[in-house]
Amino acid sequence: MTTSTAGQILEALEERGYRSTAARRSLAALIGSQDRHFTAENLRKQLPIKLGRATVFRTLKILVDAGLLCRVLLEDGDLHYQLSQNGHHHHLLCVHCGISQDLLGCDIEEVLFSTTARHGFELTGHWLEIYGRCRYCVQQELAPTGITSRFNPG
Amino acid sequence: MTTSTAGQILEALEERGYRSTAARRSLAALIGSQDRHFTAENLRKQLPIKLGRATVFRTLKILVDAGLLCRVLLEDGDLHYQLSQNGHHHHLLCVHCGISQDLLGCDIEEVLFSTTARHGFELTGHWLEIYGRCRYCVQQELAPTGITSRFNPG
DNA sequence: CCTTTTATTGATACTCAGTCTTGATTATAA
DNA sequence: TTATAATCAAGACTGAGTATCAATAAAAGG
Repeated sequence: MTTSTAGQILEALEERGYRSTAARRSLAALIGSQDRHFTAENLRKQLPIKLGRATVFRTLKILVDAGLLCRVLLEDGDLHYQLSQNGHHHHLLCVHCGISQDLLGCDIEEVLFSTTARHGFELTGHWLEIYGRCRYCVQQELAPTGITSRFNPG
Repeated sequence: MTTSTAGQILEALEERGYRSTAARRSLAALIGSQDRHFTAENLRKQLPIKLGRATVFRTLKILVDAGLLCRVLLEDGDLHYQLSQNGHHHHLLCVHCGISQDLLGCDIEEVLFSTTARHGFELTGHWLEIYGRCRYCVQQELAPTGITSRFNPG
């Protein structure tokens, strides 16, 4: 049993009958090492071996469908990718340093359910992104010196 | 005082010091007549006069900034435009017919506030889209004949 | 281990949304 | 009525993503 994120990704691919290839191993390792949301192009530049654009997009799509990655909506409408807890969750996105924290346990289903029912609406899903300042950036703002944070080092 | 949506759009542009041009009048009228979300290209095809792509995008951007239009996130990640109530609101998007209803009064702020606070997060905003089936599509599903709806006529 | 089957890949062309630039046009204010 | 900004169209460009297709590499069988 594998505990690393890269290993989990490869396992999930195998389970689904995808072949183990150099491209996928390399991407899995790279994705496993990301500590924030990223774009396809973004990943591709970091790759130790060169992969075609299409390969990167194809692999990302597989991983999104498998629930290993999710897409994050930035405040400006940009969509990025991010490692995903399997299952429903939301993101706390720091508008200052760009870090994103997962928010498990979605408390809003009930509120949504009753609100939408009032409109005759049959709820099937929702997409929620939350923007703000993370713990570290708030601390930095209060601190008298420097403008750096753990995630956005000066 | 203008009561039509198109009129409101033109007024808002004037208030902000934008000039009244044929392009803007034409777009305002067209946008005012949309009964669901749309894309820029979408609008452009419907225009009675031909406008450059950039002109359409520029105008949409102005209107989004002015709060007259908002962007809607479809379930698949596509972003469309839509007439907006001024002020904070969410959308109920019907996954069957594509219609979108505005949901005024956002009850989730409090839930979000306490939840994010627990993560040391200072909330500044959120983006919520709600997906489901609208009143009419639910009725159609129950009805024994046909698969049409008011918004998606067979 | 070699062959065959089938999935995967890279290259390239393409689409779609949106921006940038530039020279020509037009609304407004003087 | 003219000067001067703002606006416009055209077209080149970017970035994200898809489609096609011929070449290649995994895996499975003998």
